[in-house]
Amino acid sequence: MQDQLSLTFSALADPTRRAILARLAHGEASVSELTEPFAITMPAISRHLKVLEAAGLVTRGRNAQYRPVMLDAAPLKGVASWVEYYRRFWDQSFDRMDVYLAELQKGNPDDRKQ
Amino acid sequence: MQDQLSLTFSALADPTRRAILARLAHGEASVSELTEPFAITMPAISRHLKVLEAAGLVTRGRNAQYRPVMLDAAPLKGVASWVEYYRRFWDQSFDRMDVYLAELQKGNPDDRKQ
DNA sequence: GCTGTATTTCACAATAATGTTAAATAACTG
DNA sequence: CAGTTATTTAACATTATTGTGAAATACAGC
Repeated sequence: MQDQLSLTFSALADPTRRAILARLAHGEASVSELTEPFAITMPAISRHLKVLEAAGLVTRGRNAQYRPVMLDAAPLKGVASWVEYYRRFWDQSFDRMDVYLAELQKGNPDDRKQ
Repeated sequence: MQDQLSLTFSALADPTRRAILARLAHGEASVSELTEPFAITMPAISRHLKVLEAAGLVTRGRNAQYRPVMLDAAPLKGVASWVEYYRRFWDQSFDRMDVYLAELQKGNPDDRKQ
């Protein structure tokens, strides 16, 4: 595991970590708050956070004895563009392929970004 | 690792497996053909294929002594819709948030599918 | 049936991932 | 500074992952 994309996919491969990200979508949280919904101990969550941080998916702050965790979705751009390449393979109707390409051509610039 | 999404992300976390998928985007291939570009042995590739198959990302056929491998991108729908939820967090311009939501509201139905 | 080609399974080794409990560190609070 | 709260690190156990070489299986063709 070395490249950014592998690091990202690997971090996302765990349901606990995805749940943490989902929680952080509602705003930053402390480690205790993130631990609360799960049946595992705080050190385990702490290590999940380390994995997420290494993947660049969260950043940490400091607020007194708290270490607030915030979402950083930037690495997901890479995932989105990786998966976008394969969209044509699950759009079952080949007739829509040209529509899709046209969409991509003139559409929302964000779709192509990165 | 149990749920489909974890299975999919986990399968995608390896660069060799992603390279295999990229190769299969050009059409089905035999195990030998898939092994050729890599510095690892065929048994190793065979196991990567097993991982991809368990994730539903490839299907296998039989053609004489060959076991052709084909791409099945269906599980990537789940990845696309999972990541789509987080798009708003990497679209740096908050001004575009309403545009994005409007897009989602009226836009291509495929964007919301699954 | 024997031989060659393609692929998988076996037995094994090395390393990574995930969780636990106990101890250490950081910072607030009186 | 002593005590309390929040979090991380250490030491360890368990299980997964990934790779190897050797043997087994599947099929084709003579």
